[in-house]
Amino acid sequence: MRRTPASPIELIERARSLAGLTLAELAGELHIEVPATLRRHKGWVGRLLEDALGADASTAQAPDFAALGIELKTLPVDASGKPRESTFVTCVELAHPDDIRWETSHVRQKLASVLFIPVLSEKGIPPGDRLVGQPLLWQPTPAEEALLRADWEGHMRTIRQGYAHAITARDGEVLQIRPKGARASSRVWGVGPSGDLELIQPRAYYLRTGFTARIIARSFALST
DNA sequence: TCTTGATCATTC
DNA sequence: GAATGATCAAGA
Repeated sequence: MRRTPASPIELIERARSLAGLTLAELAGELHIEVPATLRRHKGWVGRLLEDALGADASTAQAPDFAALGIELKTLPVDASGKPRESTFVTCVELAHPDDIRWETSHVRQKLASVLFIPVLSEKGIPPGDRLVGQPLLWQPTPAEEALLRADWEGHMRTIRQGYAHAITARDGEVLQIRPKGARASSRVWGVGPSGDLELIQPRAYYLRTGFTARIIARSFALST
């Protein structure tokens, strides 16, 4: 674990210094073992970069860099720079949706300031051979926040009405909701149609690839 | 090929 | 069991 950066500038400079390294090179410096496949190590890339950048450890419900208010997200991209996967944001709070407003929502807090680190990872490239890309510190533009908020408000309306179980990954233009649990049979308490709590499948918010693709593309346009 | 729904590891 | 870090894999 590296010392935690004292300022956003220091964090970004450190992240820039990692660009061009393979994950194996980075892991070697940190004396971390490289898995042959990510199938049983799905969060490995994210934790590797957290470690390399000195994210102050897992205080629940706080950004990765708590003092800076910055969240770290690795983003697998293909050779053309397009994200290969959606981006996990946070779990959906299903139990007491009436108390939640956008301004104080976990989604808005998580996405207020995000350091995206693209990782070039075409299908078939082993984890150790994947390349760290140039970091991008992102804060939503008013237009982007409006898109996120519109989707979030729509999801929340459905959840408050007791139909969280009926939300699918097709709902939401940029912010989708998908199942998120240890198993498909996992259950948490959530509001049902009658207004009472019932056991439903846990879910989480994800950013669609199209949304993160535009963020990445915008930074590319600025840097050329 | 792309997305959706499912799954894996770790920590608390 | 819940939250955080994500990617897998089957079906559309």
